[in-house]
Amino acid sequence: MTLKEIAAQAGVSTATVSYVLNGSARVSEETRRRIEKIVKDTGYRTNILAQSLRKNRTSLIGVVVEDVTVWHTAYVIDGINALAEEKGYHTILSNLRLLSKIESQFEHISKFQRDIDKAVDILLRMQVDGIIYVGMHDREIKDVLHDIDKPVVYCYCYTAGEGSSVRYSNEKAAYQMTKYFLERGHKDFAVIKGSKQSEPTFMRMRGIEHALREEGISLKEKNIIIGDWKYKETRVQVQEMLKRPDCPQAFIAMNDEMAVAVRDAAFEAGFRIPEDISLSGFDNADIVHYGQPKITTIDRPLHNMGYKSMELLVDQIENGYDGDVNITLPCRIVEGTSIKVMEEKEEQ
Amino acid sequence: MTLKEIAAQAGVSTATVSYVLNGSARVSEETRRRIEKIVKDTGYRTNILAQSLRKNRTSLIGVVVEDVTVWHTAYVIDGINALAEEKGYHTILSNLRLLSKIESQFEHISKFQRDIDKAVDILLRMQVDGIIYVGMHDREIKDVLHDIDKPVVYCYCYTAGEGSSVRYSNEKAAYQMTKYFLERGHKDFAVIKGSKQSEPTFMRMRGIEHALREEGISLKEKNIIIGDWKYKETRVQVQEMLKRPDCPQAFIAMNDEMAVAVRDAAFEAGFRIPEDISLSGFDNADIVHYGQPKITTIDRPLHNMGYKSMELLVDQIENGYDGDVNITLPCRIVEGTSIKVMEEKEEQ
DNA sequence: GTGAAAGCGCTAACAG
DNA sequence: CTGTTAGCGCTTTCAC
Repeated sequence: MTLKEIAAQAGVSTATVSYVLNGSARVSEETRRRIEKIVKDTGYRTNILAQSLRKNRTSLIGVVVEDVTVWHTAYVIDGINALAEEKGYHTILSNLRLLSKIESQFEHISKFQRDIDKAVDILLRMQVDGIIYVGMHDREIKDVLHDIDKPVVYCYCYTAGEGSSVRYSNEKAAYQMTKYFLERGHKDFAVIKGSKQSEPTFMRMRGIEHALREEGISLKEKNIIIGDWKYKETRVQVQEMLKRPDCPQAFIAMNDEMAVAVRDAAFEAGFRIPEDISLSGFDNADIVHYGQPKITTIDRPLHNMGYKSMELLVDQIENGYDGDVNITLPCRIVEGTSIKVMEEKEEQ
Repeated sequence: MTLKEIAAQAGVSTATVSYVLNGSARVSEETRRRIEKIVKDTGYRTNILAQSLRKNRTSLIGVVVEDVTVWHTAYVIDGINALAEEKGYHTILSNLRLLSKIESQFEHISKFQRDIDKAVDILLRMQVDGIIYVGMHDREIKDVLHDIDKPVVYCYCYTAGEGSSVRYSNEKAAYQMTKYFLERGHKDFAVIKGSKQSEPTFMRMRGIEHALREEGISLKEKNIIIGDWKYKETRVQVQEMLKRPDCPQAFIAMNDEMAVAVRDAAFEAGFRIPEDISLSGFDNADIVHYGQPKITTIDRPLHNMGYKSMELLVDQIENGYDGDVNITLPCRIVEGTSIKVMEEKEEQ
């Protein structure tokens, strides 16, 4: 069923049908009724392809994700969808599937960039109105998206060059968490870092050190463990640390998986949490919701990051480019019961 | 840059350009070269909208998901994408976001069906070649997709009426797991069920009972706990059960969250796993990978379900409808160290 | 109020 | 081998 056929059945021109469908011109009550009835009866559906071709506007947004199976991605997509629904946009998802690809072959950048180019090329051929690029790690991306004359927003990553972006602040979040410990009287810290090269590791470390410096506390080198984001590596090293007579008392882990490892190692060694050892995680992953005690952690604004990204993009599509906008959203501490309130604090 | 402009620059007709772009007709080596050079130099990109409009075929697949944030969804999407990439299709994602919607308002079916209809309507307007519907719970769906003259495949759910579907077998998986216990000499079972009305609960129970019946073992009513899929409910009830003198020894939990609850309750009560109590989970969720001992669980073929769904759909798109196909994929036991091998078994 | 007609960018007979 | 031409389904001036 096409608009033309509707017109024929109603005995009017295609223009008239188009007018009533879009309300783009005055049509007599009578003909409008007649046309609307036919539209309803026949179950006619506009061909958006034809419409978009003619209007040179698709209301389609290309969403390039580095990997859907990295769990934060789904929440970001959800946020994107939420605003898309409100604004009448639709998303076409391009999943680079980098997680499995990178594992199986080590040409990190080269093949990688090809995939991105190809994905973007196809989206552009589909005439998307704009593109959102969702990273799998929070990091700087050396302009992966080039020669695109459409609005682009980076989410869960950012670029040194051009392009708007939406992210959260690793540094601030870590600072916040460390403050949380300090306010409760903690002084003797251990930090479980992620992998050495990673940007989040670096930025979170900065936040921690910043907060400690403000209180005149310095972090001892031997109290820093590189857990590489993983359970096993962390557990083994923490076991060793707990044997030391000068073992620290407040553990800041840079993700929840490592925090759980600390908890397990502590129990194994006969320490109680939070009585003997205090502990925090990062990410608000599922795992912190099980086991005792609940680990205090950081919740990243995933949904909102997607939402804001889409907001930026839509604004640029509808109102034109007006300079890059870089948004950093705040994180939130999710309180568990893994951090003790020290008596000494009150006495000071 | 349009095909017409390319033609003008090359001094040929649009037809010729189209021929070289699609290889749809013989073109002299010389003009081909000339055209290809211009295409490359100008960075020309086909307008897929126009192309699809003309060909009446988009290579676009509509993927309707009940909720992206339900974690299995991402893996199913990943599987869909994998085949899509191979076959040259693209997916447009429609996220119903049912999880949050259902929680905030209780008009379960009514508003719900409206959302689906709207989502499908839009996909159809976009001229997708077919639709995959991805459920958030494995269950029967009372034909939510009607009046669609395009191929449809249900994934992670199925319909009593028409429509192809791809799922896994709850019953077989539970049977398999129970067999696994039996083969290791276990006889005294407890079952932690999911919520009462749920179909997976029902089917998994059938699988368990089937396996037990084969060995002439009957499950005592008082050894069945309704954990409602949740940690807390389960933990409390298991604590009670463990106090009984006739407390069972092999615990089959219908999901991993409840299995973790059993583990925690057991440790708390001074039982060792697997020495005193054996335990299995279901779903292969992240959480089973932490803590000790690793819980033996069931891995669902999520990626493959997406992949197969797409395979069915593409087949129907390219070769026409040839009856509904309903595929049930097998699950896989992921061995942890939570199930003891009983001595008695050897003696028998 | 309504219609005729041009055209969005592309493909595919059909001719030559 | 290459060009002419007629649309795919829709919107939108510009007339009347």
